Amino acid sequence: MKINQLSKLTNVLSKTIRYYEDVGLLPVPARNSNGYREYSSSDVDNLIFIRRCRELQIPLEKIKLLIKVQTDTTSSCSEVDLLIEQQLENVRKTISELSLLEKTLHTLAKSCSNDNVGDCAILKNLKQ
Amino acid sequence: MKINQLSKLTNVLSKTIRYYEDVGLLPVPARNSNGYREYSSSDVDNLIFIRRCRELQIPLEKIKLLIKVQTDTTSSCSEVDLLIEQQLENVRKTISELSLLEKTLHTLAKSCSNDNVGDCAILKNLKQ
DNA sequence: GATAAACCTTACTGTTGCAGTAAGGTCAAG
DNA sequence: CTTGACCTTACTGCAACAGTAAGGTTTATC
Repeated sequence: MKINQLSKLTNVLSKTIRYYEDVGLLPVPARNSNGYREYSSSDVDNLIFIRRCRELQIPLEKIKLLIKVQTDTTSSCSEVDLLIEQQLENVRKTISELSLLEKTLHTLAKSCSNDNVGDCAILKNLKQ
Repeated sequence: MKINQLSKLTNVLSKTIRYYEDVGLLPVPARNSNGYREYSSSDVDNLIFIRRCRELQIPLEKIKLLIKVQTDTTSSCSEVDLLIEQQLENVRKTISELSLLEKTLHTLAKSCSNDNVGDCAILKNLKQ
């Protein structure tokens, strides 16, 4: 199939597919006589896997690792485990940082009831 | 004062101070005879204001707006209000998205108890 | 007076994961 | 025969800096 059909099947833009090829995330596809990329059903599987990982905000370099692990039969499941665990930690850390931020912003937003910038409590608070 | 002292007083790297100047966030400073930037106490105030805003993850372009509003006496406090409110909304939205992500990752992390990659439930789940 | 260290300068590249745009080749339908 | 939908490569832009190169200045030390 051609790139546009792969794109529709996987819900990944053609542009992004080419980018994934560039950075070595997708195998270099065959080309047919006119130079167009020719994909197979295994590419569909690969791309869906990558998309699922991206939905979990796993960075491309780590996805590369996950793909590599699958072809290497000697590698253990604990590598995958660890990677997901780290990603979970990242997300949790970000959430807790953003929660603090939310509190600060909420307090800030409530602080102002004026009309003129000169007395704006928000601006005053931002100056510490 | 020179850039390094400003940096220490505000806890903003010299490099970042020059960058802020480049993008028009900080006024172009005077230069002394050897070409070094010469800063005053008002620059300290400006930079602290900017740093506070950045801690709240307010993007540089919006900080520019906040600075502009303060010099313009005709502008009203509601502009500041709105901007902070929007930022609060952004943060809340991000938090809720990440919370969903966290759930998915947590479920995923618990799903695997194997030892070999071939049977790894995490990888299977990632393939949908 | 030489030299080293701690500073200052500009300018260019790299980061992440794409999106936008230009400039062109190919192919099927009307 | 032309129009439109597709395909190609290659380059630039985004946000907010960090890293590095290559050099000038100042201050302290030997």
